[in-house]
Amino acid sequence: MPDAKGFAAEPRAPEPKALEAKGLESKGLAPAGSNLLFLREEEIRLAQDLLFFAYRDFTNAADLILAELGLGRAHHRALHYIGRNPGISVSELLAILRITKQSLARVLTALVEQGYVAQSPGHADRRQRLLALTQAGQALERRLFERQRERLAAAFREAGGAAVEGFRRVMRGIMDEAGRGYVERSEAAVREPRIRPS
Amino acid sequence: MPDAKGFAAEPRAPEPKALEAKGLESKGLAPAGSNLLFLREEEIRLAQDLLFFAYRDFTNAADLILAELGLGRAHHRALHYIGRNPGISVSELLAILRITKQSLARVLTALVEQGYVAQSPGHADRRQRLLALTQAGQALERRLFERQRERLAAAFREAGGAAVEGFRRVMRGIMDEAGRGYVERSEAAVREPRIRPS
DNA sequence: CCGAACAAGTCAACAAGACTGCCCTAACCC
DNA sequence: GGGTTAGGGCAGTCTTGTTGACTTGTTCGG
Repeated sequence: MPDAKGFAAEPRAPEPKALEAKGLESKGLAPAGSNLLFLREEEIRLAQDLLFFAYRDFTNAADLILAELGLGRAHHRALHYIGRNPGISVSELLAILRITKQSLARVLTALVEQGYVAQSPGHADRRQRLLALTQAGQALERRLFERQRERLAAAFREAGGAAVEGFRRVMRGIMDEAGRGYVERSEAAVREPRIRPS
Repeated sequence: MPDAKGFAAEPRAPEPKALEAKGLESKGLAPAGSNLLFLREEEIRLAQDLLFFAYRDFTNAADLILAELGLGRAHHRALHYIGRNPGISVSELLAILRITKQSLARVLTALVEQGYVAQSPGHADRRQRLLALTQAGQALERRLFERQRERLAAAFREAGGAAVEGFRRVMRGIMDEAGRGYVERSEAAVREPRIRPS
């Protein structure tokens, strides 16, 4: 097996892959001035790389624990959003995750069987099965959370508060309307931490 | 099918899911002062949401075109990194994508058969098959790129240059060493655009 | 109060994309 | 010449997504 360690190790310096700017001249280096604010192609392509690497390594962080328990990322996502929205209905969860009923059912069945998630009939509408984490579910979700927290906290610390605010603004802009609405409710809590509990 | 439009529509306002802060008091609201810089738990959880939604919607942007051609996201990733590193070897590409040989082989075989990627034996080491996009491959990659560009450019425009710089700093911090090294070479080009081509 | 609409669960079947383990060929290099 | 490396290939598995059709309760409007 190729050792897989070193794609970034070698600076790829002396012979940088022909370095061709052939074909697509459209990157264009801008009409002379207009440095900042101008969205050059390379800036966008870099962002593609950033999203790919950051998301991959971020999700990887919890995989060890999940693998031990025979669970997958889909289970983690469900745990996360149930934990964040205790008492959420199945269809609300489906709308957040944007997967089909069957995809969720498989995951949810496993989580309920293993005692991580509890279902209770809805108060107003008894057709609903409201979902919440059990004690075990909260404990597991916390273990998983801690792994990802380490990564994010380190990145936030290095980057500084202003950068984090910029990160949030850009990420909000990338996602579509629905997600933006969901996330805005959480963002309010972060921005104005004066709503302390009792 | 549940209409899937509205998970963000209802403000979930009047009865916010029992709102339990039970069990895990560790979110702790901080020792009185220390507002900025302090990494509160909610800040991290919000970032989890941002990563999930932004990455999902970002990748979705190109799916329509891919589906028409019977290709998947794995093909897109390969096209992207071959386009960005013309003449890359198979093992270098494997190290970037961090998938197994077989996973890449399936995707690569399809791309070569359909005329999007060309292979040529390595100059120094003839065991290598150096990869590059054909004309058709460049055209397809560009179509896919444009879709994602729209999203990212809009987000960057709304957020402003400073936010974009913060976004990059945070994303770089989230990914691990290997990816950081790879990305740094691209970042140099973005930050100092004075290396204009001839 | 009845029938349509809805929430949720279920079955069967399928596809993409990742994985493992093993083996092969050709080329490189000591 | 022999061990290592680059790449390819085969066989089988797993997770997570998909579709479509059907059932069982429950709600709600006419």
